[in-house]
Amino acid sequence: MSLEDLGDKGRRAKSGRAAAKSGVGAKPTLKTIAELTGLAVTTVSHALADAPQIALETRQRVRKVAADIGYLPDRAAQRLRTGRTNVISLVLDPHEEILGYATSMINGLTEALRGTAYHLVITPHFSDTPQIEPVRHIMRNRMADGIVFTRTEPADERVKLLMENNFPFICHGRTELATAHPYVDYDNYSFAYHAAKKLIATGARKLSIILPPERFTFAHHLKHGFMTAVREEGVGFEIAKGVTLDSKSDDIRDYLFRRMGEPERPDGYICGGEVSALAVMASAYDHRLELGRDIRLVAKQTSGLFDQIRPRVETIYEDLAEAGFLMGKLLLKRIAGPAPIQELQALQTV
Amino acid sequence: MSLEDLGDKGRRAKSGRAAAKSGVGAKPTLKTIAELTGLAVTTVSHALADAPQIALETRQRVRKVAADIGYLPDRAAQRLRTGRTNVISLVLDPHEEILGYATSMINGLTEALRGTAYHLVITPHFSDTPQIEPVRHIMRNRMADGIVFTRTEPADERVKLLMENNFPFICHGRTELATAHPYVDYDNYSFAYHAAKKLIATGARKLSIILPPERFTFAHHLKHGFMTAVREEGVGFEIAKGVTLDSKSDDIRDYLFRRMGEPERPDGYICGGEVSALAVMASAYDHRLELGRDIRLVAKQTSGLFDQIRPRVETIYEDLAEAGFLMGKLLLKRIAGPAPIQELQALQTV
DNA sequence: GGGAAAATTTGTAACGATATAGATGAGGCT
DNA sequence: AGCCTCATCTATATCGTTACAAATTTTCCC
Repeated sequence: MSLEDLGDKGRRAKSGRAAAKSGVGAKPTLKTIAELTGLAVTTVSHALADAPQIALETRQRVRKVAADIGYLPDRAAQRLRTGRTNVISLVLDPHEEILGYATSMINGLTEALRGTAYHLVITPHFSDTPQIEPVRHIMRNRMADGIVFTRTEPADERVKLLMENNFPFICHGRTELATAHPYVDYDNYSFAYHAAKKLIATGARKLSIILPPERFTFAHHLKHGFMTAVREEGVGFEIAKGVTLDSKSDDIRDYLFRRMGEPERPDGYICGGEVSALAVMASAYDHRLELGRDIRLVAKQTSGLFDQIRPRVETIYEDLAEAGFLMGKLLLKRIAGPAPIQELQALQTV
Repeated sequence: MSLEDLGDKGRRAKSGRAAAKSGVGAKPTLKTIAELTGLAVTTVSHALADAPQIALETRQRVRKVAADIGYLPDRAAQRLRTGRTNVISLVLDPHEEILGYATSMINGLTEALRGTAYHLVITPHFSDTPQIEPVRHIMRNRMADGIVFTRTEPADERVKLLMENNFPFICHGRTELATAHPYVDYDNYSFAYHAAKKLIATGARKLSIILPPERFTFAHHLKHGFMTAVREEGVGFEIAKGVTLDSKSDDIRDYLFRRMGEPERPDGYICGGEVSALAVMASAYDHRLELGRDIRLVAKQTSGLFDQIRPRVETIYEDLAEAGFLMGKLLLKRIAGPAPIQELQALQTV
């Protein structure tokens, strides 16, 4: 078997020279330290865990030796023995092409995990399987100590499952479930509300908003904020039909181009994504409509992209890297032990 | 200890009903299958490995039972025993803000790993430590069976180290080292060459190119392709000074804005990144220079972004998702065993 | 039917860590 | 001295898997 061969090959992989002071040779284990210090493996283990029943002086000595030879506990062994994986799983739908969305979040997560024993594993969720599958799989086979996922739904099955089993997780977005759960969310209600107000303040008379697919909770938040603002101001409005923020950008543009050529076209657009905002601009351009006069636009900004877009566009910022960072921190707190649920929730303000 | 509690909690996690046919209860192991079939654990292990010395009928029976109860080998145990981690490590610099660069690559990698036993782990490389650190760490502590990294340098230390130790890896970009190594690269020479030719063909008289930091190999490739074209055509040229593709986008724009206000400004720009292309457009806009007349531009396109940009920009496509996919496939091939080096190299054409 | 060869199955040890329970020795008290 | 307590350290078993060597059963041939 080639697999087997490879394992052995990996194991005996060593260069010509023997172990130098940095221990280039065989990987140090507890046994190595035990031999070096004359202690038992068990003692070394306890000493490194800073167990109080080991003499302080011994603990220090062991720690010194461990540091000197560059000992690192074997994750596989720890995992096998304790059941802890030291892994955080980020469930990602590779289909989501949302520009840099994942990258920012990964960066934030990475930063939150920095200095801990935790690793970040990307678990793909392919759209041809139910959304809950990867989560169930991770939980059932204990592939991770905690799960991060995005695009939460009002009655999210993943949340239910994980809550039922008391499995640590955090999601980007809220549910409408009765029981509270950990989350990090952006205040999309306020985003849409303020975006609408801004458009109206600059003269828009009929607003339009492109929403995410209806199944996501934040679609409702956006809609609610939008509706509240237009009702308060008594202006005309519509909700983009047939396209969502998840539609292919060309489809969004085609829709917008069509709509902009019809009578009673909206003159103010709210875009929850950068690409859809560009699609608005492209459609306006193709109709020779002038931005800021014929068509107004407020976009959600999640990257530095819009700093380079001309004409300048009114934007409201959502910090996805911070969201990732918060998710990481809160998840770690949850994994460390039960915590008051409020301490595991965060709402990013506009 | 709470950690321990957590482990145990996870372990005995079971709902009210006992194990149904899907085996909701205790996680099935080889032992479970052994009891169910009346075979020894060793036999089951061999059977699942499809060892020829186990009777075919037995193998089939074992496989059936395993499938029925949803058995999955314990990764930690396998890893401990065999030394194989079933992990591919993608070393990422979270500092790189290059829009969606990582996401596309991750998507491709994920796709390549689909259906295999391999997981993708993101290993961050924080810019405050030497580039080689994460690689050394992964290798020394066998955190992965293979490494993927990007932004290769002409005399890349990581390549040297990994080659010396015969550790499976693949990098995005080539080196100038004497010994061949696995890589996936995009033909940036041709990109720059063709971009320059296009600009000249549409009337540009003085070209400019914004290069990546000089330490990366692909900076040389771009420069070489660029220089070849301008020399062939005998047009004026310059190389952007003081800024690189890694500069903050505002800095790039500031540079361009300044340069566009000076005498003998270039009238044709080659941009190796989407953001820098937008910066060119923004600068031109701010100077009221018209694109296609006063300023020409050819950009590298790595996402659907430019489909929504107006005025339309001439682009040349680089498929990063495919690059990720290729990297995954080639790395897997390398991990499976030694292979002719040419079979582990891929050059994406423009 | 006896015995060797082939086919099939099994026991044991080990990977590196840790939970549990137990061992050792020093010192205090009567 | 004898007994007990406390502080410190240690032996054993175990997590789930697989390499290796060995045991068992079946098959085949004379």
